[in-house]
Amino acid sequence: MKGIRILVAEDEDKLREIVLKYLKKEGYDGFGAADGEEALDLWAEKQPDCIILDVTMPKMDGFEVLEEIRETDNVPVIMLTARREEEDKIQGFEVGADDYVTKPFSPRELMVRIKALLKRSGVATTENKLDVCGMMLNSDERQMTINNENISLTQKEFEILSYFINHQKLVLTREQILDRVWGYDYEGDMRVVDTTIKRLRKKMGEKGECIQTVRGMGYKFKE
Amino acid sequence: MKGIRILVAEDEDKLREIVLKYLKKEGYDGFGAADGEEALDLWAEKQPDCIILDVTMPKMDGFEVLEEIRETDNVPVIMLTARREEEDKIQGFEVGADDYVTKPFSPRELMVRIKALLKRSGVATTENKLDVCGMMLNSDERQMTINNENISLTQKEFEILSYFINHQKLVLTREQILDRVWGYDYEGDMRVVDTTIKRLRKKMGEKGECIQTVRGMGYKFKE
DNA sequence: TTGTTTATGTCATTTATGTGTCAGCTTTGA
DNA sequence: TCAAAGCTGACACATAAATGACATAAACAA
Repeated sequence: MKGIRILVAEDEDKLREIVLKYLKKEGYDGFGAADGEEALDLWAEKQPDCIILDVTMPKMDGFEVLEEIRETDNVPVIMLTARREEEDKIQGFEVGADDYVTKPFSPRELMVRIKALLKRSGVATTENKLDVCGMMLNSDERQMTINNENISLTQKEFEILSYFINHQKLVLTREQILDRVWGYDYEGDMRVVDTTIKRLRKKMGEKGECIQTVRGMGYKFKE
Repeated sequence: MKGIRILVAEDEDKLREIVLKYLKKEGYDGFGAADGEEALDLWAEKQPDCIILDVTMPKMDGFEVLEEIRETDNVPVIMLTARREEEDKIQGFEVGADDYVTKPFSPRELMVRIKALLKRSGVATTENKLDVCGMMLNSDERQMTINNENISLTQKEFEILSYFINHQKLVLTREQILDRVWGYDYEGDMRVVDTTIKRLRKKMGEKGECIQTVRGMGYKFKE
């Protein structure tokens, strides 16, 4: 699954890192630029899905950057301004900013704005419905539906199933599943995967057979 | 359901588009005019439920437009003025504006004002009665009715329940609920959500089961 | 004001449940 | 037939959520 890429152009290292940390935590693929020129370079290179743009930056300020971007790209942009400078706000909207956040802001507020903006701009956060072999996985509702029956899933079950469905027919090793669902820093027993899959299969009833064991390798999902 | 029609008369294209975009997102049926005359034409043609009117516009300024409208129509009007010009404000209210927003403004702020004005003017913002699973939520009275019994709700309880009912089946995280009901600048403990839901469930009696806990995620509402 | 009620937030405790571990059992394939 | 790999049920534990009790804050009345 390709992540949502977000460019953070902000010259204060501290602040930029905080924002990036939060983005990561929210599951976005964030990267930072320390000045206007770097921001433009990264924009061109990575084609982000959203840009957080500080107004005051070395080399090029936020408005200049935005102006140049807007010549060819309609990517959603949130501008950051240091004080409640009314004029900045006007200028920002004129140049084509989509939203405005005044410093100081709470990271959470920024995350909310980002989420709202992405939604508004039609950037899909993730596929939220998957329909496979008479089974539906709905991530908004965190449940699967088999034969019109809703079956609720726990976190791990949901994530494993979702991983399988997004990589159908591929053999996934326990290690891959562990990394993906439990995270790279998981220290425990690899057999959790077995156990979780056992429980998942049980919940899936006869559809549990879609999760096939590949002896010596791992598992694969197939109708 | 017939949408609420809102006319946006604003000569700056960019700003007008932003406002329209926000309106659409909020579920309104918005349309724009780029100058005073066009505004009058559209007003006559569409008979909007609310008008956003910029003061400075080509051909006819906002005051002239409003004056003409007010001869026959009492539609709620919000005026936009570029700077904090008190005189504008006075003149605007004299001519019959209902509210005033000074540029620059955040689209969000404008939306809040619109909602407030519509409410004040008796234009239904949304359905004010919701009927779900034998339960009725009445937003005018801030109460719910279960089995012909009226149960009054507190502010927070009401807002949470209303949020749930408007997003049935979706899993809502504590964070989402917090942002929506308490505002994203709320700094307190996230566990308020738990407590408020506890109280709400209690009031709902056996219908309290409609609010389901999704462990590790949040809550969802479902019959 | 002052007192009273109500709403809301905080916190420590209890309760529930998801998850991890493990030992024994079953299946698989050479 | 016999390892090796996978499955399973049982149990323990950590974590998340529910709850009750208390502390403020806001609303209201006298």
